[in-house]
Amino acid sequence: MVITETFKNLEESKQQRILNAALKEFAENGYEQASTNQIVKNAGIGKGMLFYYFKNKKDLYQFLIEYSMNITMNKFLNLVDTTETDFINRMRQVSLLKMKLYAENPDIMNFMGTLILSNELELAEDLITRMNELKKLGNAKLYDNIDTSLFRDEVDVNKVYKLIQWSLEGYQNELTSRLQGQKMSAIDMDLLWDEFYEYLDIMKVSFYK
Amino acid sequence: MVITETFKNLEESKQQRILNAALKEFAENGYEQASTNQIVKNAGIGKGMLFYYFKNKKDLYQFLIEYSMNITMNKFLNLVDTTETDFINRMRQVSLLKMKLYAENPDIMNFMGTLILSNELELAEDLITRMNELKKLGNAKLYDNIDTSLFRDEVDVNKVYKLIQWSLEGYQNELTSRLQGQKMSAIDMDLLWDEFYEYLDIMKVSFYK
Amino acid sequence: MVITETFKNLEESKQQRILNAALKEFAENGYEQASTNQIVKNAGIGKGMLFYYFKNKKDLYQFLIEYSMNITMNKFLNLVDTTETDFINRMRQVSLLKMKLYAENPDIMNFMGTLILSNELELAEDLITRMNELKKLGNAKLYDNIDTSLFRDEVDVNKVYKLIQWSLEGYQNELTSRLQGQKMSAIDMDLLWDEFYEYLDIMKVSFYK
Amino acid sequence: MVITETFKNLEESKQQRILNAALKEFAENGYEQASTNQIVKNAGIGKGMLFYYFKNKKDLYQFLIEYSMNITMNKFLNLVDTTETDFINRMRQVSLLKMKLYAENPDIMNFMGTLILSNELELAEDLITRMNELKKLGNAKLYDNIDTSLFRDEVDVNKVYKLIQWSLEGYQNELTSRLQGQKMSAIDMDLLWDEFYEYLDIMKVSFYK
DNA sequence: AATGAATGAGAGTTCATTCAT
DNA sequence: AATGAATGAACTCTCATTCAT
Repeated sequence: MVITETFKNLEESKQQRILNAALKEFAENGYEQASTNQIVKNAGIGKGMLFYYFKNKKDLYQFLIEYSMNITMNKFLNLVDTTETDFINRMRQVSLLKMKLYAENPDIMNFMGTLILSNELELAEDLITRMNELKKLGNAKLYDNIDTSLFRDEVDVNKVYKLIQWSLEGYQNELTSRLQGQKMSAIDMDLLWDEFYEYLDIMKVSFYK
Repeated sequence: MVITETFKNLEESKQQRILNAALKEFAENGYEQASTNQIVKNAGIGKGMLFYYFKNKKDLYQFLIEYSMNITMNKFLNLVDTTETDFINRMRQVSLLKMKLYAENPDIMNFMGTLILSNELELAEDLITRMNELKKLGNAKLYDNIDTSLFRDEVDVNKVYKLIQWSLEGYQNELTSRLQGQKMSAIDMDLLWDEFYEYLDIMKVSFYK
Repeated sequence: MVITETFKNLEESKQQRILNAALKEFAENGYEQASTNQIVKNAGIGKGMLFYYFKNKKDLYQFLIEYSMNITMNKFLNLVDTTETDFINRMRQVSLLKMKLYAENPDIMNFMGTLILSNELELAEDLITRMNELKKLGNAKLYDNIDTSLFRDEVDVNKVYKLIQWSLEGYQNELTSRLQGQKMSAIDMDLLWDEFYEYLDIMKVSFYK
Repeated sequence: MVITETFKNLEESKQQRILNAALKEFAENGYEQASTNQIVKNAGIGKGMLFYYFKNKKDLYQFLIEYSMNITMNKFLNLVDTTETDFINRMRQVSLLKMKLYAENPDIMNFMGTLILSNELELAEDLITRMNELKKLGNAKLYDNIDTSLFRDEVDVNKVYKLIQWSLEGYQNELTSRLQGQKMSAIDMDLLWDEFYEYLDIMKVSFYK
């Protein structure tokens, strides 16, 4: 377990200050470039305490991963309404939740976004396991209780799921890099939604009967 | 021009040692965290020589980008046979070339793979231009002279292209992380090819008339 | 403000060790060639601490200037008795103070001596201002409240001041280079004082009525 | 002897190229900051040759000192007309020669000007001796065959010489720092000459009968 | 005689981590 | 529990000097 007893015993608000400072620093600069000095400064704690709570930078990082995964789970995945069996509606729902989460916890989302790249760091075995579990849960939330009868009969539904998943991830990445640096106000959200729905439509036409 | 005369005059094998050491270091650690110390050590050259050849770390990085782009172009893109108008055959071809390039120049491929992320570094204007050209050429090689009459009439072909592109990238990424750490010998290539072709088949069924 | 809080909070003796090591290094080698490595070694502190206290080499240098100026002011200029209106007596006084200061703080004096030359470095605006103020004060201490009626009527007193100032500086420089390397004990101070007074006498004869 | 046989055997023009490049570099940057790379580049010779001719940087520097002293002697001191016994005329003469020499060989003059400061470098014993000889010769040229009967009877003429020498040096230094950075065209030479003569006049009034 | 590639010590600076208080 | 001064290895980069050619 990465979580230290000492850190857990801190008052909630102090924990938050530290976590937010760390998430921000890691998200903005990546693991190696992130400065523990900046973190303690922004968190308003003494230099020594960070290493009293977390032992070292890597441990802190691992804790943040675990923490972010939990938040993601609780504030995102668990809120997905899996009674919605129609794929397109499920997707609209998921996208809305994602945007809401980002608006409320941009640090966490940004941090999660940078995670994929960090193969620099060998993560603890159990963290990888938990991450995979989370991914699995995510997939479940995305694809469980979907009315598969809508899909073409002759194809492997699991593979279609993959194709759709990859497509949506690709679209998301493209959006991110396309919008990077632009001011939020300058973005025509309606246009983006139209575009998104059009992609969904094409997939519907293609993968549905 | 980033290329230095002094470096070009080195014997081929020495150039290769240096480039490979640098590509590996950058690919594994990213620009900032890559250590020029490690590079010279792995390349087996004196500490000063790297900066005699390249002036500074950034210049070396830019050179590697240019170099990798040229290799990619010559050993990959230019070899794509665009007279093949059937999409599925084109994809089989491209995948074969990619795998061959990776087997021969894994450092270059890994390096190119990390490039997209490196918004840390403001690259020289002309490098960005060339990179975009390369991307355009890449797209051309992938999608030019494709017989679009095979696709369903009611959908936007460009969007279908995107979906297919994203799907293939997604599959590739998953393969990479799935195979990471495994010995080449332990991998059942036939199984992978079967899987790959199955995905292609599904896309054919879905996106073609 | 160049002064760092962290440095000021050190115990006096440690501050002194660092300052003296730095003053000596800069005085002996000039700004560029002075080695921060040597300074920390001679000061007996860890390599990182110098930059924890001073941020960078230039800041350290600027601090030393400010510090030396203050010492010079407090231990030298402010002690000059300007009620003495007779020029020759004023000069004897000043010379005595100078020698005392040099005996007590040779590093500071040597450092101050090298300052004039260091146009290599663009000093902070306010430091230049303060230096000029110091020069002005110095001149004031040397020449204010002098009974000018002693000088010849037909000459520009300000120019005579200059001539005397230059003469004394020249004598001082010659002394320094003449005595350089000699042990203090081997120097016949009485002879030097005689010589000095003789110069003063000549100037008196020449420039006074 | 610092002069190397190999260097002396070079054709005159090549020697000149090397010497000028070195003088300029040392004058502009001081001994330590001077770059041997710049010197060979500006001289248009290979990197190795500089050290073939001069063994090391210090030797080159010492040679330049010797060389500059010789030039100074031949193009300056030896041209002083010592039949002029009137001090003020001698000074005007010397000043004119100095300015002419500077106009023709600014590198040498600048180099000589920086020499005083370089106590960083322990010069070879014989060089110091020769430098002192040169100084002595300089003094001779300045003060020999002067009609001492013009000076006041009661003072030590040698000391008056010193006072005058220091005064003139002081004036020169002040001029240099006063004019530093100004364009030549922006300087009112007549004003400077007037000022100079006025100082000479004061000295005449003061030190002459 | 001549080149310039090669070396490696040393430069200033940063930073995760430790430890005395 | 808490601080931040202290450490020192590692960083990128420079440069006088050497040496194979």
